[in-house]
Amino acid sequence: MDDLDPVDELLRGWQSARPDLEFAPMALFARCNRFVTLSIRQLEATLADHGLSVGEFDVLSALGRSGEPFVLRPSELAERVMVTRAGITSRVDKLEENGFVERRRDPDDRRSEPIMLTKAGRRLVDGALVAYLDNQTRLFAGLSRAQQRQLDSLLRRLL
Amino acid sequence: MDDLDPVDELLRGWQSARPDLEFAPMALFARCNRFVTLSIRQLEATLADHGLSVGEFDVLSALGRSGEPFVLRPSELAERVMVTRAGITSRVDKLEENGFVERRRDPDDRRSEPIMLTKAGRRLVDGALVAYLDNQTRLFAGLSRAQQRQLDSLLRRLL
DNA sequence: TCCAGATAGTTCGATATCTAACTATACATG
DNA sequence: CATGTATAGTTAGATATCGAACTATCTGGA
Repeated sequence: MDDLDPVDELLRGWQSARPDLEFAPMALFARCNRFVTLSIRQLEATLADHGLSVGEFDVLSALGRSGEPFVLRPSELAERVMVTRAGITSRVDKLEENGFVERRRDPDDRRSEPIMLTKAGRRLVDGALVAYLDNQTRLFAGLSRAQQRQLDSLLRRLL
Repeated sequence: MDDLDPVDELLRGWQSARPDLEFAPMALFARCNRFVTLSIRQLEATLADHGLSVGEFDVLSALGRSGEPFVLRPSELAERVMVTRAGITSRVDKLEENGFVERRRDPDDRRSEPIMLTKAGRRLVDGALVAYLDNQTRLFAGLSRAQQRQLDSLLRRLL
């Protein structure tokens, strides 16, 4: 019963330091944050087995789920991956060097440089994808299907 | 009904690209991640009004809730803030330059350099704290008290 | 007492990302 | 149709953080 996790300690600390304020929402967010941060660390380890960082996987994954012909513009990638365009430039630089994507040309707009997933890139995401999904499934293994749906609906409301 | 948010699009994309796999947990995590990422961006803006980054606030906040005498060792800070000790060194360097914390000496262990919150530091966290809490409260404003507790209990189970 | 290994913290080099400035191209309006 | 403005992407410089190596100090046996 006195099984206080780090977030409970945070809460307890503040409550006794500032009993005049309400810290429940802060603790709730801390828990979200903690869950995501720890999960990402696991994910990093999982993807490292496939020679990928989370950032690289995110890009390849966005391309992979875009369907034939597996092409997206940098600005589309930036939006989907929640990173600035400059960030996409550097991720794509590296992925291109390694042969996982190619910069193409858009005949209709010469400013644009659509990014295409190569065969090698496709193989790589496909391989990493299964490990990634396994990992995500494990993350939520402590929750029943119903609870997972509940969590999803709460988050959907928040966003 | 066809009100698909970015995570729904992610889900739909993968489901049609790989109908043989189960993507629900991946989408659920994506929602968590998205919520936290967007929230942190808001928080950055809120804290910037007080001249603080989230990282700096995290350190000051850990000290602030530790109660009298507002002292923690770098390794304790590192654990609570979920950053490496090297990261703490550099945050503390900056906070010390600005006069918000002081490095003390531990008479019982000369390896240790306890970090103490100064008066100015205390004033700063106290000021930023209210804005921070308001922000956190707003984040969850879309949920009833009961739903917030529900979310908390689900997350607690995950951690 | 002395030394081998553990521990506290910092330094260093590498990496990822951001913002702002820049280049090239497209478009819309007078 | 000329030109001013918007847009696509890259580059450059700054910052934050990490891991690994390093320094100083402590501690538990032989």
